[in-house]
This record gives sequence, C-alpha cells and structure tokens, in this order.
Amino acid sequence: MDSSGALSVGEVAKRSGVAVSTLHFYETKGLISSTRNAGNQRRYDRKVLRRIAVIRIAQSAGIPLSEIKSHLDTLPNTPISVKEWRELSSEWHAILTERIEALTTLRDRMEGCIGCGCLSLTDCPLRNPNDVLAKEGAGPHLLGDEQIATQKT
Amino acid sequence: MDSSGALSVGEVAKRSGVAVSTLHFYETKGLISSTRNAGNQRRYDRKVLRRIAVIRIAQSAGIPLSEIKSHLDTLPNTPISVKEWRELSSEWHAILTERIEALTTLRDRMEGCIGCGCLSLTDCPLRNPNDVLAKEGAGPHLLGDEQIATQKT
DNA sequence: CTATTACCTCAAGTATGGTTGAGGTCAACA
DNA sequence: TGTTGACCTCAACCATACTTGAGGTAATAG
Repeated sequence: MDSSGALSVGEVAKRSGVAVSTLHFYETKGLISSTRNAGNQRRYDRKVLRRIAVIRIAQSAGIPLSEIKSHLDTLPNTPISVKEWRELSSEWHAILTERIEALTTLRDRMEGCIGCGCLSLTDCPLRNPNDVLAKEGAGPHLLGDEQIATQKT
Repeated sequence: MDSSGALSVGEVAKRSGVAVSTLHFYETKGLISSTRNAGNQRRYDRKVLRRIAVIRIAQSAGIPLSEIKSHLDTLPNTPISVKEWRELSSEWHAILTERIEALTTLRDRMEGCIGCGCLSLTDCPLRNPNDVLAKEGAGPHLLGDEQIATQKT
C-alpha cells in the first residue's frame, strides 16, 4: 500500500471479505472502479469499501447485480453518503418487504392447502398466485375466464 | 392420446402450464418419468400432473430442483398422496419460515441502520449477520472466515 | 540480486434452470 | 398417399455470479 492511502486489490479483498476474482468481476460489470499505478496494478480509494459493503448487503437481500448497479448509477458518485445510503436502503427495504410478503402468502396458502391435495391448475390458490404461471396457455376447457382474457401467443 | 388415458408430452405441457422442453429437462434431472409408446414417444401417467404441480410450488418457494428431487425421492412412488403432500408441504413450510425470518432480520437491520452509515465489517450488524442468510439460487455467497483466510495464501 | 509473493489479462470452467435449433421420425387427417 | 404437426435426440446457447488456470509482469523481503 502506498503513502496516499490507496488500497491494492488484495487489501480490498481482505478488508471487504470479497475474493480478488470477485473484485475483478465487479469491475468488469461496472459496479466498482479503480485507477492504475505505474506498474498497471489496481489502486482503490478507501471509499470502495463502503460501496462493496452496500453491494453485498443488497445481494444478501436477493437483489441481482444488474439492479444493484442501476441503483448505484443513479447516485452522484463513488463516495456513498449517509443520505444516499438512506435512500438506497429504503428502496431495498421496500423490495424486501415485497419479497417477504410474497413468501408469506405462499407459505400461508401452503398451510391452508395442507391435506386439500387438490393442486388444481385453476382451483387451487397455490397454483394460481397472482403472478404469471402460464408460458403456454392451458387447454381450452381448463382456462378460467381471466386467463383466457390475458392469454398470449 | 390413447385409450389408456396416458398423456403425451404436449398434453402434459398444456395441462401443467410447463414447456415441453422443461418436461424433457425435468426428466433428465430425474424429477419426473415417463414410459414410451411403440414409436418411442413419451407417455405420462396422469399422476405426473400432481408431481409437476408440487415441483412448481416448491420452486416458487425458492427451493432448488436438486432439493425438490431429494424430497420427492423419499416418497414411496409417483402418485403423491394427500398424506405425502402434507409431509412435503410441512417441510417446505419450515424452509419458507426460515427464509422469511432471514429476510425480515435483514430488512429490520437495514431499517435500524438507515442513516447510521457505518457499514463496518466488524461493527455493523448488517455486515455481520450471525444467522444464515439464504443464498438465493445460483447467486452469491458471503464468504466465511475460513474462506477469507484461504484466499490470501 | 534473487526468490517469493502479488498482480496482470484473457479464456474457459462451474452450477442452476432452462431454451433453441438441427436433423430426423411418427401419427393423424383428408 | 401425402403432408402437416407433434415428437425424438443431442448439442449448443442464454443469463447470473463467479472461480480457476495459464502465461507473464511487478513489487518486495532477505
């Protein structure tokens, strides 16, 4: 590490708990950036650590890297301020809440269906969560009205 | 469709809402099975529909196919009875509950950390989830200590 | 000055969950 | 009997999120 306080890739890896190969990977994806020293080696500003922290937290919430990137891209620049973190985390909070609700609904429906055993494509609520189920439309006599209405292809 | 009530792959696709290619794929993975007619075409027992229904429900709960397979493999045989469905769904119910709790913990910690902005690898609870955060699908994983230790050598 | 790390790039491999396409066969309808 | 449409296999491809390895350079410790 040089006197300017810049970090090498190995140091960033150690401090962030992320593998060197992952840092390279994130860089190719535009999630983080670095400068190079005279010998073409990556040098990172310390602020990258916060950025990586944010990335890993978002990932643990199940948010894909592409989406994380687009969230980060809306922010002014590398140093993520407290205010920006507040904005990010509230967006992600909402996403998490949504996911939690979806899983809870599924779980409770599963509970309700224990023993019912129907699993009918049209009748069982477990088979028909509000979201998309049919890639190929079902057979003519199996479709409910609203599915016929939205059927594609 | 022949008089025995066996279903062709196309019919199963229509009735289950799953693509033909996916049925082939599931078969290669051992999740479903079929017999062949004289012309080497797949013929399915109607019971496969219930099996597929169970698979899709488990998938929507975020359970990987390999795990779904191992759950299904513990069951006597193809016709999944109401009793077996009850067992399966209670196991998956538990898995869902775990995932929901992990996500909720993450969300609440995020809430608590809004504005704190520390994100310290050692101090911030968001960076140090003691509980296992479910890894979502083929996604990323947080490095454990021993992996961090390993990577510098 | 040399040996050992650490670092570089680029290509390929791993795992999940499929889809797409080529080339060929089978079944059903007129 | 001919011609569609459904089906067959096998290989390759898509996307996500990385890791691993080869071949070579840079920095550092003794």
